[in-house]
Amino acid sequence: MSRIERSDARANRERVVSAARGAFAEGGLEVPVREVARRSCVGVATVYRHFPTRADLITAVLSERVAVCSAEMRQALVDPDPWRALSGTILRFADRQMQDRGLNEALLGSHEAGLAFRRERNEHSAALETLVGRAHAAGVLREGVAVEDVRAGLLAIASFRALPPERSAVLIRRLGKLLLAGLRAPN
Amino acid sequence: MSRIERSDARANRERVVSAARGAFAEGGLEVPVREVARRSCVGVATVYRHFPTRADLITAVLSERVAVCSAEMRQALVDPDPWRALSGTILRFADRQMQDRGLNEALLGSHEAGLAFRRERNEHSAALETLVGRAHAAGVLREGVAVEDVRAGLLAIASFRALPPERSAVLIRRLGKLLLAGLRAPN
DNA sequence: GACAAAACGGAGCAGGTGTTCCAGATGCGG
DNA sequence: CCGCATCTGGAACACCTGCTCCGTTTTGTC
Repeated sequence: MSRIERSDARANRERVVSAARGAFAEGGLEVPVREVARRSCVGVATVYRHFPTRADLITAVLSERVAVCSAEMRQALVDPDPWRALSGTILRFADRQMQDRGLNEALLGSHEAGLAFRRERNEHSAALETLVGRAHAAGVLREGVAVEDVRAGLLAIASFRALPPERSAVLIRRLGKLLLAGLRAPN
Repeated sequence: MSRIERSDARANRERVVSAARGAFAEGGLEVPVREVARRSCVGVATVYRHFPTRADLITAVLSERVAVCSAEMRQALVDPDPWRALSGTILRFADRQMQDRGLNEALLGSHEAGLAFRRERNEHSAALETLVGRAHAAGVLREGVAVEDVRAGLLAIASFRALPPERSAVLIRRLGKLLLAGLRAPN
């Protein structure tokens, strides 16, 4: 096995990752590999050399961001204020959706590319249950609200599609706050 | 120009429309024309003879359903109970999404196939504004709620995608009720 | 500079889409 | 039952996708 990595290979690999990050953020996970190659000023074969399959490329691009999400989730778990922990999680989710069309898709499991993040998804799911449980215990959640409601809300945000990207941002933020209002106990 | 319509042509046209209706309802507006032809037990050329373009087929299939939606909207406008009018509209929207993946896509304008229904969409939009205005006047809406919030909620429902079709139905219904809870005035 | 290993670019393959072409089947008026 | 306009089925075209092959270029070493 080769031990060295040629400098041009390394440079190209980074260019591909960088271009793919931008492409997936703007256009979602459906952006063609050719388009990523074009943005990187690189041939398709170069992309495939570094990432044997399209899914590998997506995984590579999203892994660090997913790690950040997991970290934020862990931080929410130790927040002493149950409502702030849950609402913050939802609002962060909405903000992420505005910045990066691909990330939540992978996180929530609506996209098969998220299979590589099975562990993180399970972690996320478990954390959400804990957050809802705590919020209920603190009495800040409307009666009858279940984890499935929160999950449905997050899924709605993640699969939200609107026509112009700017208008979309406004609607997503409104949607997030509307969901929060629906979750909170009337008092 | 020909005046007569051959009986087989008419029969096939109806079979195509019927098959397309089912296909779009189950799989959304992205179902390939070939698949519709297969379901109709008909060649692709037959589909294209009756509907010169894919968009024409979609329009033909959805037009009657869109008309029904418009009728329901007009009925909501004369409902004496403002909250029932608005909440009913939203819940109907959610139910439609469970039954027919394609319909709301066209109605809300998230899909280009809805361009043919520009008039109905405008009508729908205007009616929504009226409904929200009346609900506000009656004091049944939470302060700060705007038409954009309702629109965001409907768009979320329309673009909602979950993996298994059964699980999806549960989540959509929950989402609808959650949104309603977020809209209603706390009292 | 020479040279081999490593990496590259782009043509090309397999499979999918929307749409068109045309030889042949089909319904209908005589 | 005949003739023919109409209609049909499936092959074919153009274009898109993920992915691979291979002749050519680049890099690091001596």
